[in-house]
Amino acid sequence: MTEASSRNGADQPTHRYTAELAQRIETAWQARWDAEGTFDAPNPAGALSDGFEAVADRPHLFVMDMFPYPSGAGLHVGHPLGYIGTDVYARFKRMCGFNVLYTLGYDAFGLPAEQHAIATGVHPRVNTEQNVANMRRQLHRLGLSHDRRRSIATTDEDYYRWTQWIFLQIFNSWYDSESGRARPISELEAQFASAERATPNGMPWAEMSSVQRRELIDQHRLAYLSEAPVNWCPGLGTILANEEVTAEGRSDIGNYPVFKRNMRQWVMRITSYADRLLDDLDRLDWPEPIKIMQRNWIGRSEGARVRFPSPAGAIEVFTTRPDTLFGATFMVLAPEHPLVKELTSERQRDEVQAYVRQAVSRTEVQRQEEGRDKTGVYLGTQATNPTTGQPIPIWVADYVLMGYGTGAIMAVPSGDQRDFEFARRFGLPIVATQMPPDDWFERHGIAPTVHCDTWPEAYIGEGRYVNSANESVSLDGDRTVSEAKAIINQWLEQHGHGMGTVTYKLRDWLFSRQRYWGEPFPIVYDETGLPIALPESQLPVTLPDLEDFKPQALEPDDDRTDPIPPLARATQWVEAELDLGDGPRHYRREINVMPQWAGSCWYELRYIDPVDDQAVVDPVNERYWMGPRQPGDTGGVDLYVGGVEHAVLHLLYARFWHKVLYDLGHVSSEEPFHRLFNQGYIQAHAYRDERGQTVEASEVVERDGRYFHGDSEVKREYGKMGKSLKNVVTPDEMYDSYGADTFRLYEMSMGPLDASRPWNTRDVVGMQRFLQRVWRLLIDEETGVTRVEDREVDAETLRVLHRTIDGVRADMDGLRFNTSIAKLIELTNHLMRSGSAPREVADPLVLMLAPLAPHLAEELWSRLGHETTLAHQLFPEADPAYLVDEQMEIGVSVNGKPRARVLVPAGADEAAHESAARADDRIATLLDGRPMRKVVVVPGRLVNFVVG
RNA sequence: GCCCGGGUGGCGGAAUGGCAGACGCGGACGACUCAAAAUCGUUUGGAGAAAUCCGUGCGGGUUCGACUCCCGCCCCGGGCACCA
Repeated sequence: MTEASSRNGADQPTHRYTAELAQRIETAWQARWDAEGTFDAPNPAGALSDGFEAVADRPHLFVMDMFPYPSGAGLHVGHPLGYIGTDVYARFKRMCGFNVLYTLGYDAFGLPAEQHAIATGVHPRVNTEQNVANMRRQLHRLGLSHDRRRSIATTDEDYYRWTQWIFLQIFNSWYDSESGRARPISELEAQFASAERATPNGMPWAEMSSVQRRELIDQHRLAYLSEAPVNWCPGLGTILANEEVTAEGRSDIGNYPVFKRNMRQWVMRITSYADRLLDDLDRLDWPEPIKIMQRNWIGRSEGARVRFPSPAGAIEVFTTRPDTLFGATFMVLAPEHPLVKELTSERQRDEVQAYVRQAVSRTEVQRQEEGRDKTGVYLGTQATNPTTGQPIPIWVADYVLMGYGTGAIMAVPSGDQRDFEFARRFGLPIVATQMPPDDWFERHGIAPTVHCDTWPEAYIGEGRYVNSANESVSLDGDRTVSEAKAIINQWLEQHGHGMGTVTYKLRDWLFSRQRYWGEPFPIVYDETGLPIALPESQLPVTLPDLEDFKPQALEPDDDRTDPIPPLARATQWVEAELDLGDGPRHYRREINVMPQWAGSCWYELRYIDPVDDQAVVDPVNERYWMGPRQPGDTGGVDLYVGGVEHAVLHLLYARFWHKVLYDLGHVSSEEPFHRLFNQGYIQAHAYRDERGQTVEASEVVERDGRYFHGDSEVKREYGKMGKSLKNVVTPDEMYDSYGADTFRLYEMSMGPLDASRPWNTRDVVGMQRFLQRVWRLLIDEETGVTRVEDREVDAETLRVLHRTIDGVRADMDGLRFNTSIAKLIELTNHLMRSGSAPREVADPLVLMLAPLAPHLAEELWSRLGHETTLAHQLFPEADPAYLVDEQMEIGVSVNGKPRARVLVPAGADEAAHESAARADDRIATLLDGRPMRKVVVVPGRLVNFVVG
């Protein structure tokens, strides 16, 4: 015992609700919940179905969090915000009679464990298991009501066996665009074999060699090998993410050169699902901003490919705005465009060559850094605008990138800001194709005109079409952009100048990593070098043990050799003798591993059936927990809570995998997560001294609005909680100083769950005081005796109680835990004024507190004489009789200014409202002698007199 | 530059278009204490002696009435970026 606590202990009442008592209560109840399996949710079928009959006719709910990466640093108080939120909700719903599936797993593959292993030589599994154990301990101490039988880690062999199994499902499928869904690859083979589907080069299936057949089929798989552009860093021996490459085109770590090159990689054909991923967003209960982000990421745009005749043949461009084609007054090629050389005139040769050389030597990042100053050079030749027949100059400029579209654009300066700036810079013509609305001109302070000389910028949007007609087509007049696109696309096709196309920003998903700590692919290669799927019976393909986990570093300038991933070192494992049905033969295993996303793409399914060794998930259990609730529903997890940083990648990848599994008939739900909720972040203040060094935030003191670390003044800033800012507060510190219930309550009371908020340890004590008041209300602090009275409750208290029940219920349902806490405090403060609690009020108070502060609530519930846990007690229901008052207090305003409050009987009519308002002395004085213009009466709310 | 959020007391925040500031922290005063801490009670947006006036980033608008709805701007946070 510390000095401080022993001193307090001596002076305080023996039975006060202190941190110490809270800890005793909390650990005792956690042990009991574990022993009794209080939060085990029965499945309808399989190993976890014990006790299902008892809940079979109840409603059910699947609540989950985005699972954590078990980092070595453990948790800080920012991490559990969402977990506490889901726990409160899960506990509340359980008390509303729901069978609730709620658990938490660990996303345990990934780079930090691997880097730790490289640095220390300790196997990543050892380190990962330690980290998982530590996080489990920290979270368990928080009292989360997880079904612990269902907690998985993505690194478990029993788990990644099924990750590999799903990979095989995807590998063994193709996307049938006729029916708009994935189908088994065998059905595609059958189509080729029966000649129902023609082979690309017309060669009959029967005459194709087995290698030719395999190559053809492999081109259609949803998981396929492809040359993909990557950032290759030979000095590190790995491929880097964009964010790991510096602006100078070198590696963040080690400062080695990085090369952009194509490399053979596993890729997933997510683009096949682009339209479904887009359309089904409309059927999901997700925050609108997240839907918008996904829509933007998928980036569907209807445009056209247009061919512009030129001296070197047709130049093909892609445009999203074919409706502005009449306004294309020049063309721009990327410096790398193959036709640049051919189209350059003799006179311009030197200038163009110099420009191209300079542009190509720059990284993409540098080209972007130049900001708004456009550069470019005229090639000296011209193409023809197919709509107007007019010659238009061809330029080369580095704002056009070879990697997008066709590497050439038609420039419509009146309708594209970059083209507009380029045209202004080089004095190129600008022709309007659409008339901006009047307010656009007004905003820019110019008179409406179709002549663009006065326009300060391009106009992008809807507008009456002008200058857009030739002998065979006219867009002129009022029509929407999409109508105009349809007309011009049809014209392009009819006249052989191009065709309408749909494009997406979304690209296929690069799925291989040159790492160690990830799922091995269930793939081997034979002498042809073509991939072969292992049969299900040979899963899991386990990771071989290694001593050294580093990828092999090469000469820093070697941009030709292929990467040598760590698994290449496991030569025994790589070179395998296997019987795949045609006798033992020699194969080479795939030495890449899957990305960290793989394990998180389907974990909701395994929560449902964590120990099933026959199937990824038993269809009966999947249908029960995730199946559509009504015809037309997508189905999916009822509530998925996590940070907004996963708005795009994780949520899109998981949706894609789920849809493949749906198409193949493995799940009944079309979407993994029906309702999504983004919790905010807990942020914290950090402090820097004069040298810009962060100092330990806990040692900083405030004096008169200034901050000091020791004697020196420090500057305060605000950011994410983390080691680098030295502002970490851990849950363990909170357990020690206040207990888990106070900590939970504080996090929930700080603000709405979806808002970010600053951590302030100083404020925590408020929630401890609240819990102390609840405790003191029911327990004598001196004797420890429970004091609850079987007496008549006064009418006012009943009204307060039932209003609280009504409000708290609604708040909990809407995840508004901050306001539900405020209501419970008000009820408690009301009861404290009379100094004691009648049983009729004590029981519901404790039950309402239970989701938020479950340990204290259980303890009080038990001391109130109840023998079983309150986890499944019914949440109190408000008696509507107490929700209506006999009298209503309404506001009285004069000219909109509140001037008085008066009482009117419940159900009073408008006239009664008005006369009650007029009867008030103050109001009468204010109205005296002034002409009445209008009287507004909102029954039960207010009366507003509008006077002259 | 574009997209998405958000600006309310000293601080975190509350408010179906209807009393702005619930609840908590902090502050002030008081009780208990030799004293302090802890706890409890009262009080606390600003100005003013008071009546009252002013107050939800700024400027307009709609409305009997705007923190809330509309238009324009400023600032902060997050994401994306010459994606045609």
